[in-house]
Amino acid sequence: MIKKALEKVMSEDMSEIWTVLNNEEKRRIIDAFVIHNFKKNQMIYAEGEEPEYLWCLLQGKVKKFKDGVGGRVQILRLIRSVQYFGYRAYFANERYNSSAAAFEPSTVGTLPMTLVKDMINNNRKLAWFFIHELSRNLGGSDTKIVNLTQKHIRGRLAEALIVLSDHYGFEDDNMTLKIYMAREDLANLSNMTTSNAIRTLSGFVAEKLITVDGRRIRILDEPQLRKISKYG
Amino acid sequence: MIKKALEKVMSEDMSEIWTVLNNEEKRRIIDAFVIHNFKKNQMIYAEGEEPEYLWCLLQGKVKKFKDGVGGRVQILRLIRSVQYFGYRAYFANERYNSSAAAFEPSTVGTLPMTLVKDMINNNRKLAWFFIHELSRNLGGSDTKIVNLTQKHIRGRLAEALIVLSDHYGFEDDNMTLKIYMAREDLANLSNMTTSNAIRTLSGFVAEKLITVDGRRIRILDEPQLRKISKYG
DNA sequence: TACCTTTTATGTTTTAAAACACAAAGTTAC
DNA sequence: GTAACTTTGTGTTTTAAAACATAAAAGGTA
Repeated sequence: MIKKALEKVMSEDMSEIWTVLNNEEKRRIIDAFVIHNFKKNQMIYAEGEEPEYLWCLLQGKVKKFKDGVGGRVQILRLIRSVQYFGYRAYFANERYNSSAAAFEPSTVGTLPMTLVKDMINNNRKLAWFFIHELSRNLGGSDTKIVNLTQKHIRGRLAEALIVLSDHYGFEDDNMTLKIYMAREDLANLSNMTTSNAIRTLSGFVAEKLITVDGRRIRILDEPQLRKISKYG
Repeated sequence: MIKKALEKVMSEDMSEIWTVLNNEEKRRIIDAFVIHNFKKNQMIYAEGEEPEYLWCLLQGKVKKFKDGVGGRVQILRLIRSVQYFGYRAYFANERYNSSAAAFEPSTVGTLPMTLVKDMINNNRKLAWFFIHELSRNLGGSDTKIVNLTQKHIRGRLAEALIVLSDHYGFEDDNMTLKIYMAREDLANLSNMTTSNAIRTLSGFVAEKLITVDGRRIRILDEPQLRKISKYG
């Protein structure tokens, strides 16, 4: 298992990052890299905790979220394999500002942030990797602020569906979203109550923009969804 | 003017960053550093433009904002002297995702991002400076998402007043906010209409939490404002 | 299987905030 | 100094979304 996961780490998109390491550095990573498995809905870390690890999602899907006022939850970011997460707080010298949980059974690898820090110091490319990731995430976060505060319910939900399709993609039929999430999560992603997510989703079905079968969502009219996302 | 500004740059909080440069590097900075002056409400850069410079606010106050749906504006971040801004888009390889404008007459210095990039490559500490800044900003942005979407109007405005006092501080009386902004800006900062900002502000005056004299806002009961910000 | 819990669905009521409308102060321009 | 415009202030109406209330499915489990 560990070997397979590491192969994956060393081969896929992160290759560009870790390949610049010399053999001794690679050995340090392999020794420190620990695999964890999380069940569906299991917490990975919680807001307020001390950040110690760089997390790398190898398999499954993960949500980053923040508990807000009166039990309401906002999903901030979605993680897919293979993506890194959980490093921001360490770099900012803060405790975790949000929580992470597995959407579905997931395999995650960890590296101590102290090690990551050392490697950044010895590896310009790794520094640039994080500067780039943080910059992209910050842009996304700023855009999200405007989308969530200014768009109406239909626009927010349409946007969420588009984001889900862009991020996790489709099944082989090229229509069915690869993520199967509860209406509540869909609501938490698009800043509305669960009943409004359900209601608005039904509306989209009636308008033949999507079909719904339990948690299986099929996108029928993406251009129109994009329009609704853009103009309300 | 230029000399004075540079002295400021080299002496204050950024000293930690630029002091590690050798003489040749320092010369490159001094040669490339260009001073600009902006009038009240003048645009510094606009969303969609190509980012080319690192901006350094030397004097004045600057807002970063995003134009949203139907003419609504969201203020994303406030810049004070001496702070850097406008580098995220370049690092993310994107165009500007938000605009920047001067709140009041402001002096800004620029450095070409290509130069900044070179310097990061030769200077580990500078890389860490940006990793740290981006990480802190990202945390702030995520927190803002929850604050702006979940808090009620009173909570959002109270929060904005606290943020303004924390960020720009008070006049010598230790009560009067150092920033004098239009009600419309206050509204754009806290995601509400101008009339609601005015109305809610009047409410705070009636409750003796603040006094208002034109754009001069005096904080009388900060603990209570913090409570309102926290619990609605 | 039957029982219990969670999730999905839909109708109704309530409410927070936007939209609208207008008036009074303040500013700026001429 | 007066006119034109902008900003501030307040009352009223409208509306989008939350809250509430059930009920039907679906899923788990004893």
